[in-house]
This record gives sequence, structure tokens and C-alpha cells, in this order.
Amino acid sequence: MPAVATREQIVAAADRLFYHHGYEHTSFADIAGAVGLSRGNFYYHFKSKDAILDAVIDARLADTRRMLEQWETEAATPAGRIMRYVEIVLTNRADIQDYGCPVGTLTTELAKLEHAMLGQAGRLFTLFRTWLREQFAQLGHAEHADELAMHVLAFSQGVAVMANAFHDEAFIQREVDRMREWLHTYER
Amino acid sequence: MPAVATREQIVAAADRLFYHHGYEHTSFADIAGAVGLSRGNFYYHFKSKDAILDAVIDARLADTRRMLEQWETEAATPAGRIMRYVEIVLTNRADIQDYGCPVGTLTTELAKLEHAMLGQAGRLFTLFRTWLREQFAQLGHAEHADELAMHVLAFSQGVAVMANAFHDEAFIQREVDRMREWLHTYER
DNA sequence: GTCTATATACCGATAGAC
DNA sequence: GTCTATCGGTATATAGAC
Repeated sequence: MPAVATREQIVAAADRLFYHHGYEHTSFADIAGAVGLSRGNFYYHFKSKDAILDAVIDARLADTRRMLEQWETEAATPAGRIMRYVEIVLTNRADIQDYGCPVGTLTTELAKLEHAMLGQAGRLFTLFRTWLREQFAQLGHAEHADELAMHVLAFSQGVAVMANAFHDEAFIQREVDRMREWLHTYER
Repeated sequence: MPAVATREQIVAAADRLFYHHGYEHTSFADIAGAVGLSRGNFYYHFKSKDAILDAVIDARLADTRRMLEQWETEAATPAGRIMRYVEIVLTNRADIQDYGCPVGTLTTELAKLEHAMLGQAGRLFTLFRTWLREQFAQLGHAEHADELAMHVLAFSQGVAVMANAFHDEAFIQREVDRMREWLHTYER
């Protein structure tokens, strides 16, 4: 198999395993096994575990940018685009109940490990934060756009942690409805 | 040293290390070193790492019960007691910015590890949930008390994750103020 | 109750044959 | 580009002297 395709498979497998079982708990053998490679061959593609994490974060950043661009084309109004973000907790409900938020849980873990890649992972949060801020600015709240963006991010993280802890689907739906009503008070 | 005192020291050290560096990342050697014991002697007090986690969770449950009882004596009204909970994110701001919420981060980690003690850790959340539910019932919202309790828990978890990710003190204060105003709409 | 020494397993990482 | 074999380190856990 060409090196590029193998590398992409490794990143995809590592992405999934880091999300499902955490970064530290995932071993090279786990990733190699998921791709169908031997541990030894692994180092031809990535020279260290940090390098894989770096590649996974880059892939998530690229995926997120694509998703945000798609939301821009699908939702005509800034409020509609913000609701697209809010509704992720419904769209990805099953995964969130099992594994939490991929961004929040990775950042939390890397902070505890005092891992050098923590800053890189923070860029994922910043990407959403900047995008939400822009939506609130377009909604006519340029002055408090960042504060409102942070509030929406905190909503998603709170719901994700509680959904993961209690597996309560009705709770998620109620919180999304609550958020929708809150957002209406900022529409003009 | 008497076995009981040594055991308590081990639990206190493990509690702190699990919070600061995570359960999996904390080794027996780390805990033994913090207490000033050899690794070998460790097994006289705890026969497995799971047993230490179990003891740590029990200690946290006992500490939490004591804290909730103290809040009952310090705050005269149910709204005041709920605000005591909300203001934890300010009271423990420094630790939360560095390590997140001790309950939320432990539950998140154990879920990813598919650890047998996940249910035990969930009791910490349930303890707060039940207590908050009781406060909302006393406030005159018995019908939606559990939903309101879950909303307050989600608030604290969302703020903790974001505070840990961005280390933004002003953000925490704003979210607490927002919560105080929200709570006022439920006072009668 | 505390210690040293050790068993056993797995981790990340490397070397070298093919 | 993939493999097997292996190194050095660390993890949990145990045995036994004191």
C-alpha cells in the first residue's frame, strides 16, 4: 500500500481510538492492530506517539474547518448557524454519551498529562470560538460576541460531560431547547 | 506509624494525584513517593490500584456529604444553597483552571477506560444531583426539580472544562453572574 | 509495618533482514 | 514498505527478610 494511504489509515484509526479510549490508554499496538500493521512497521510512518497526536489534531482541525464551511452554506442566518453548533450534541448524541466531546475530553486529558501538545489541542476550541464569535457579530452583538461564543462553548461542554455521565437523552434535548430559547432573545 | 493513619495518608495523596494527573497516569510509585513509603510496603495497605480508587471515591463522597451539610447550616434559603454550589467554580477557581472539575474529569476518564469503578464515580454526581433537586423542590419547583438540578450540574461542568482550556477568570465570573440572574427567575 | 529484591507484563522505540 | 526480533524503561504485583 502507498505510504500516503497507510498514513491516512493510521491517523483515522488513532483519531477514533484516542477519542474512544483516551490518548494515554491507546498504545501503538492498538493502533497498529486496528490498521493491520505490525508495531515495527509503524515507525516507518510516525517516529513518535507525539507525532501521531499532532497529525490527529491537524486532521481534526481540517475536518472542523470543512464542517464549519458546510454550515455556512446550509444555514442562511447567523442564528441558524449557531444553532447548527448547538445541535451537535443531538447529531452526535450516541458518541457523546459513550465518549464525551472529542475536543473537551482530549483537552482535559492533555492538561492532566501536562502534555506538550496541549496548546495544539486548544486550537480546536479556538477554531469553534472564533467561528461562533463571528456569527454573534453578524447577529449584531459585536461588542459581546466573544462572551456569547464562550457561553455557547460552555453549554456544549456541560451537556457533553453530563450526557456521558448519565446517558440521559431527554436531558440533552431539554438543554438544546433551552439554548434555542436563549438564542432567540439575541435575535433582532 | 499506625496502619490507619498510613492508609489515610495514602488515600489523601492518591486523591490529589488522581485529580492533578489523572488516574491512569498516576503510578503506585508516585503515590508511595508522595507518602514516603516504598512500593513494596504499599501492598500491605492496598492490594490493587482499583482498591485505592475505591477508597478515594469513598473519601470524596464523605467529604462532599460534609460540605453539603455545612452549606445547609450556612445558607438559610434554598436559593442561597444553590448559589453555594454555583460559586464553587469561583471558590475553587485556581484548581479548576489547572485540573478541571474533580468529579467531571474522573468520570470522563473512567468512561474512556471502561473502568469497573465508573458506576462508583457516578455516585459523586448523583450526590450533588439529589441535593440540588431537593433545593429546587424546597424552592417550590418540585415538578421540574431534577431537570433544574441537571441544568445547574451542566453549568458547572461546562464552566470547568472551558476554564481549564482557556484559563479565563473573567469568563468564570460572567457565567456565575449569568447563573445568578437565571436562578432569580425561579425564586418566588 | 516496612523494607529490598524480584516476577511478569507491557510500554515506546530501534535495528536490521527482506 | 513491511516484517521479526529486541532493547531499555516502567508498570502492577508478589515474596520474603527484618
